[in-house]
Amino acid sequence: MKTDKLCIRCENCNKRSPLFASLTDDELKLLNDDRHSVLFHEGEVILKQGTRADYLVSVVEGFAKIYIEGMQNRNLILDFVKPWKLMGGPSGMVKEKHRYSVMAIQETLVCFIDMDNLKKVLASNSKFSEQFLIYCSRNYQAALDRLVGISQKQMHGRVADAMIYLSEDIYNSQTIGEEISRQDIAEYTAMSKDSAIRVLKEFERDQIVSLHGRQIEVLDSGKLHDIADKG
Amino acid sequence: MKTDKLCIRCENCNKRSPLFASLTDDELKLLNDDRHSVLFHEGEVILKQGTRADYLVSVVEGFAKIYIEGMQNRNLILDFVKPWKLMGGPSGMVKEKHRYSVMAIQETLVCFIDMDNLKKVLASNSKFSEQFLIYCSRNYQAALDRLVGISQKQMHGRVADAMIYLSEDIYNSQTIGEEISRQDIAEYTAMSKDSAIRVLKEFERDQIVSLHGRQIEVLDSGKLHDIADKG
DNA sequence: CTAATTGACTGACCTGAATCAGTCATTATT
DNA sequence: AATAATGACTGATTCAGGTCAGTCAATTAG
Repeated sequence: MKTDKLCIRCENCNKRSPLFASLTDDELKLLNDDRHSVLFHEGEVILKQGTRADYLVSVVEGFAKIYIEGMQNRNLILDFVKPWKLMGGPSGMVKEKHRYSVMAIQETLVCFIDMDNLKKVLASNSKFSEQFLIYCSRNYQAALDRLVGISQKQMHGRVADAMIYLSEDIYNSQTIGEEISRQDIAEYTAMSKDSAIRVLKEFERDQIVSLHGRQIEVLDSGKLHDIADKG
Repeated sequence: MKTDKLCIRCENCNKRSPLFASLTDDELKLLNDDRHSVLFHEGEVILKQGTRADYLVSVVEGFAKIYIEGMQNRNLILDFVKPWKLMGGPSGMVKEKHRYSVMAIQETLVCFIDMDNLKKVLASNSKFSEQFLIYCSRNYQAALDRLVGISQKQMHGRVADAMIYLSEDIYNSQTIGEEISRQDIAEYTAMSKDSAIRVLKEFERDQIVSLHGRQIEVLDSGKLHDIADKG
C-alpha cells in the first residue's frame, strides 16, 4: 500500500461520490479531517469482516469485491464495486463490527472517512441525510433481490443473473473482464466452482456466451434474460 | 377490516414505535395528519408487493409476516413482525413499489403514516433521522445474515435457525405458537413444506423439540444452537 | 350425518448440484 | 530447462433435497 496518489482534499476531489454533491464546502472540510486515502493492490484486503467499523470507505478508483466470510471457509460475494461506491455505512451507523470484507480485484484507491464526522454531517445536512438513507435503502433492496434469486433460482438462472449484472451494470459492455475468476462467479452465485464452470461451458455450447480464458463475452443477451427470468 | 379501535392521535398513543420517542409533539402531530389505522384479520393482506409505497406502516398490535412473492408462486418469508415494527420504509424512501407483501397472521392493528410527512419529520429532526437510518441498517444486516444462512446452511441448520429466531426473538418462550404453519416455516427457511416437516419430525425424534399439532416446544435449545452453528 | 376440504405427515422416487479425482495448459520457481 | 503450482475444465459418483402419491385426523360444508 502506498499513499502517494493525489487525493488531497475532499473539497477539490472530482472523484468524490455523487452522494457528496449536496454538501457545502464546510461540510466537505469536516469530512476531510482525519480522512486518508490508501492504494491497495490486487488481492489486498481493504476492509476486514469483524473489525470495528470506524470508517466509511469510498472507492475512488479501481475495482473490488465485497464478500461475506461464511461458514466452512465459504465466501459469498455480495457485490463488485467500482467508483464511487460507499461501504461500511450500515455497520458504521450502529458502531458495530463490519459484517463483510472487501478485497481489491485490481489496484484500487479508497478513501477512509471518519464515521463520527460523517454522523455530524448527516445531522447538519438533511438533504444529504435523505440521500444517504435512500442509498442505504437501495443496498437493502439489492440484498432482498439476491435473497430471492439465490433461494429460488437454480444454477442456470443464477449464472445468467450474474452475467447480466456484470455485463450491464459493472462493465457496461458485452465482455466481462478477466479480473473476474470462475471462483468469483461461483461465490457470487452461491454455488461450487465446478458447477459454475459447467454452466458457463453449457452457455458457451448454446451460443449464449463465448469464453476466452477468463474473459466472458455475452453473445445472446436476450436468451440470458430469458434464462434469468425463468429461474 | 374495521377501524373502530382507539388509535386516535399519535401524540397520545402509548403503543407507538419506540423509534418515535425522539419526536416533539409538533412532529407527532404532523405524522398524525393523514394517518389512519386499520384492523386486519388473519390472512388479510396488509401491504401488497407491487403497490406504490406511499405509506410507512407501523404494526401497533397483533402479528404478521413479511414475505416476498417470488417466482413460480413460491414465497420467501423475510420476517415475522409484532409491535412495533415499521414496514415499507426502504421502498418508501425511493418512492417505488413495495418489494414485499405483508399478511396478518393474527388480528392485527396497523397505522399507515404518510410518507411525505415522514420525510418532513426526517428532515427536521436529525436525532430521529439518525435513528431511522440505524433502523434501516439493522434491516440490511438482517438480510445479509439470512443471505448467508440460506445459501450456506443446509436444511437442519436452517430449521434450527428458524426455531431459535421464533422462540427467542419472536415468542420469547420455549413454545412457538400455533399461528405458525409448517408452510410458513418452509417459506422462512427456503425449502419445501415436505422437507420442513421431515426435519421437524427428526428434531422431535432426537428430543430437540416436541410437536403438539402446530405448536412447537423447544426442548433442547443448546443442541439447536449447535446445529445452527454447524450449518 | 355424510361428504369434501385442509393440513400434517410418510415412503418411494428422481434430479440438481456438490464432491472427487483427475487432465491439461499456463504461469511461477529453482 | 525442469519442476511446481495454479486455475480452467471434465466425467463419475454421491447425496441433499424436491416431487409425487397417498394416508390420516380435524375441520367445514351440504
